[in-house]
Amino acid sequence: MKQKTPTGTVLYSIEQAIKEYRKVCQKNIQKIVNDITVDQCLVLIILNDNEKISQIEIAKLIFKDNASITRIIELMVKKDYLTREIDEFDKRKTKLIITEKGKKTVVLLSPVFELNRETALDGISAEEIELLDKILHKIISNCKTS
Amino acid sequence: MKQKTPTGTVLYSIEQAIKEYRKVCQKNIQKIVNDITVDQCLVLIILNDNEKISQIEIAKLIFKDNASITRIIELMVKKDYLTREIDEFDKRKTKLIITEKGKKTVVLLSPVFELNRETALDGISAEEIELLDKILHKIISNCKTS
DNA sequence: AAAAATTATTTGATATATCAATTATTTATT
DNA sequence: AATAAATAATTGATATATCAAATAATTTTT
Repeated sequence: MKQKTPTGTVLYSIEQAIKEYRKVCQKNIQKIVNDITVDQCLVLIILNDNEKISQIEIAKLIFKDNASITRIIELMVKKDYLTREIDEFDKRKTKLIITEKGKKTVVLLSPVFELNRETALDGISAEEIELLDKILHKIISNCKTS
Repeated sequence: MKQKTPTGTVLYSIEQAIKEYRKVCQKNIQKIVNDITVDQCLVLIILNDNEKISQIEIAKLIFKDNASITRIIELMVKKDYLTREIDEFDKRKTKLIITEKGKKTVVLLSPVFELNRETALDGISAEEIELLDKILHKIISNCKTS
């Protein structure tokens, strides 16, 4: 039976799913490295794959605000995962450089992300995942164009 | 082609979907009432349906931490949406009471939640929604039992 | 009944989210 | 070239997320 309250709708299943997934991620990450968050780790992995990426591009990739990225990176610099330099070709931009500690962390944590995904998607078929993705993108586009 | 980076996976579609949905919600709410957030509004609607609910139960319903609920309610009391009393039968609990302003707000905003859902789920069939919900709950249970 | 365990809420600390405004730089327009 | 518009990043303010610890009240155990 359909509930009238917002909480009973599929949109809250989406909310719940992502929250539970984030908990699993954080838990698995902290087994290996204990001073890093899921988001910081994501930034690290993205930077590792693409050294020249700007903060704004990182923000878009992980669906975050520029302001959030600034602060996430600030903390990562403090914790010696990254250093920052001004981009010489466009002085508005910053060049983000992974430190040795950062590089080691990527190596340690990349497999954890693999594990997280496998944990979350266990027993769900490739077709189901594809369908899930398709419906979610429909929702995303509905919201964006509203 | 499947990406190896975490960002390319369906789990990030989930994240993106819920973020876009929340933006739509906030936007539609603020057209009508401009000093309330999505979460505060949810608490209001839940309380309106069930006067005797405790903070912990509210927290569970909307997948939030108890600490978050305490602070959300604090702000709602400050803004005169709620008042708080100690529960006489169990003095650990608080009794939350919707004010007149709160009641008016529920009346104003309940239809907005309906609209938000319709906006997000537009063009998605009942079968697809059911399937979406089923897969999401599989993910939720995978994460919970991991 | 006293001690121990459980429960509901709060508080502190830190991280992230969101919006608006600001700064610095670059690009486009006139 | 000077002005205006656009872009990248930062900062401030406020809300929420999360964990751990603390309070206070209630239940269970002994």
